[in-house]
Amino acid sequence: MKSGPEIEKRLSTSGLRLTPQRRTIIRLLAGNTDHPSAEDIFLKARGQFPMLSFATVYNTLKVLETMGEVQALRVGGEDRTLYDPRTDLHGHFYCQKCRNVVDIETGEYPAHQLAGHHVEGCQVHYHGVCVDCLRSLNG
Amino acid sequence: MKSGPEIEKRLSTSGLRLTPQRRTIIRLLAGNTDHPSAEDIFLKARGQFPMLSFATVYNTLKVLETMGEVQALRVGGEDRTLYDPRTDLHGHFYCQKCRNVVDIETGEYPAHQLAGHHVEGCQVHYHGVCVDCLRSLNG
DNA sequence: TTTACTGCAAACGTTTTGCAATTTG
DNA sequence: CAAATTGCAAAACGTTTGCAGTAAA
Repeated sequence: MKSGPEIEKRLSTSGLRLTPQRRTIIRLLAGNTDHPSAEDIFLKARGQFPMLSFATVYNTLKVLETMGEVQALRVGGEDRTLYDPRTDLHGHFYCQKCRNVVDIETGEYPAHQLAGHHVEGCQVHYHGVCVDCLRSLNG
Repeated sequence: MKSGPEIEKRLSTSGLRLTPQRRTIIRLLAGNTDHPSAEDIFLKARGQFPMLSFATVYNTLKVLETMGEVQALRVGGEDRTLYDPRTDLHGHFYCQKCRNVVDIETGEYPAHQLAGHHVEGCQVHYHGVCVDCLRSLNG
């Protein structure tokens, strides 16, 4: 994800509007390394915006996703979408115990045979128990 | 996924019960290479079982998933879970046009750094436009 | 002054749940 | 016979939509 100001500029250039709500959400995401859900974002942003609605959060996230500034993620058995502001090639590890997601460095796409399909992207999702949860399990 | 009869045997061994509904769903899945949704399974199974309920389908799928005989899949932006009876190492390609999922042969896990996490599995999801849709696009 | 965006509330589609009746082992 | 499973209907959940009012450019 680009910096907040950069994204804000691109919004205007595209004929979209830079509202205070969007500015808040963008700055919340930019430079963040976690993988918040729409609700996480809603709750944080509402701190500065008591009137904020879910519709606005989803709207803004869809705009950012379309711009390629954010990647929607569906990991593990989680029933909600998480949003990743990191847009370069990497994978994700989902901890089945604490339900956190951490970034994983991966190499190039690991496919051997793509049978002529036109590939536009790839997501690699590991799951298991994260190092922190392992530690607390073993005392 | 093992053969129908094998799974049926394992059910009984685990103290679970082999009902006609489950038998139908298991035989529908075993030896299948597609990636049906719960509704797909429900509709097919209802052919032999007019009284079948969604609850039973979800119940059976959860049992099979716990047994490791079926893998739940959340691909693309799809809002529903697909079920894959193939349990060996492979990836998936999701076509954004026809919304089909096809198996992809992959090599070993492509992670370079797993930072001490205990990995229990991995899913690799490609997306793009499948070879069939490409053909129909280009005439 | 145009039109994109907001908040609200209701709607949506998938999955889960509670429960009485039924069936399996 | 005990306990697991069924079908049903209602509920839950995250997300989307329609709309009248508001605000960005």
